[in-house]
Amino acid sequence: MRIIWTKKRATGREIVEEAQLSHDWSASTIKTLIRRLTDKEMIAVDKSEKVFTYVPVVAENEATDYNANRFFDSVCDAYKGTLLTALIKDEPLSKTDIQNIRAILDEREASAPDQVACHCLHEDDDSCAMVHH
Amino acid sequence: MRIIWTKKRATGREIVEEAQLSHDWSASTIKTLIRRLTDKEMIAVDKSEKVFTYVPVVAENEATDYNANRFFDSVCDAYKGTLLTALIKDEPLSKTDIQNIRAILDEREASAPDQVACHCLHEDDDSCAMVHH
DNA sequence: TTTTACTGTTTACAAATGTAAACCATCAGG
DNA sequence: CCTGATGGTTTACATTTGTAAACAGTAAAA
Repeated sequence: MRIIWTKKRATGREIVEEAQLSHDWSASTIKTLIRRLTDKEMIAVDKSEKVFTYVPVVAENEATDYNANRFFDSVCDAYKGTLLTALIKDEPLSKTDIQNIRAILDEREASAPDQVACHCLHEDDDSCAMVHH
Repeated sequence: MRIIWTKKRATGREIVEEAQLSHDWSASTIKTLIRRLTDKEMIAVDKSEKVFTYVPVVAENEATDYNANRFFDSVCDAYKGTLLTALIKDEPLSKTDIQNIRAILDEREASAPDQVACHCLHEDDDSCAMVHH
């Protein structure tokens, strides 16, 4: 949805055109989305020109980090490793990324546990299906 | 929400009790949630006993993988590496996870690009804020 | 057996979201 | 000056979500 402008700044028309390249939405629909995002103060409107431009209020990386953390909070601790392994396998990475990640792994290895405990429930339940390493 | 039973199978009362440990919800609210999940066929009801038990229809790992992929699809390619690096840094990992990840990194390194291109827009826009390595 | 707990089902209602038509202002053409 | 395109604002309506009270069936307690 909002990914399109989180990138930079764009006029209404630019947003509509770009959005329609990937979604089968009417212009009205997109305008509504823009309005709701401004209402929610996720984007701001620059009305200094006759044709308005919209700029992001929250930076993409901040929003992304936030959502990523919220998502991981919803995942069973015991499964996070497996999940991250799969992501590392499939998502695009640059050489630098790989280097950085390796450095972190090296740092963490010493203190890493053999098994990560699941904390899904309150009365810690060892029979969690996710603890299968 | 549904994390609680994705774990295994539980009776209504168990779900309500467990849910109330982490959320300030009334029993009614939780029952509604259960109903909506069954409507949506994410959990199934075993009515063979007088007290029903609820079992997951979709496995937690499948749902989690699915959501993780959907989330990553919404992230700028050029930022995925940074994001994964941060996650690797903060999320719990076992020694085995670390080993596995390292193995994958080794495999990928040769073919990894120096820079990952952003594909947020259609007319590829090089000025994407996320391309900052 | 009458009452009381439990447990599950219905109904309720506001807010958010998905989707879009209708409307209004204004500037460029005719 | 009237007209139409273009961009922005209002209104609209169905569905989903958040939150929960009210109700009904039944088994246990009194």
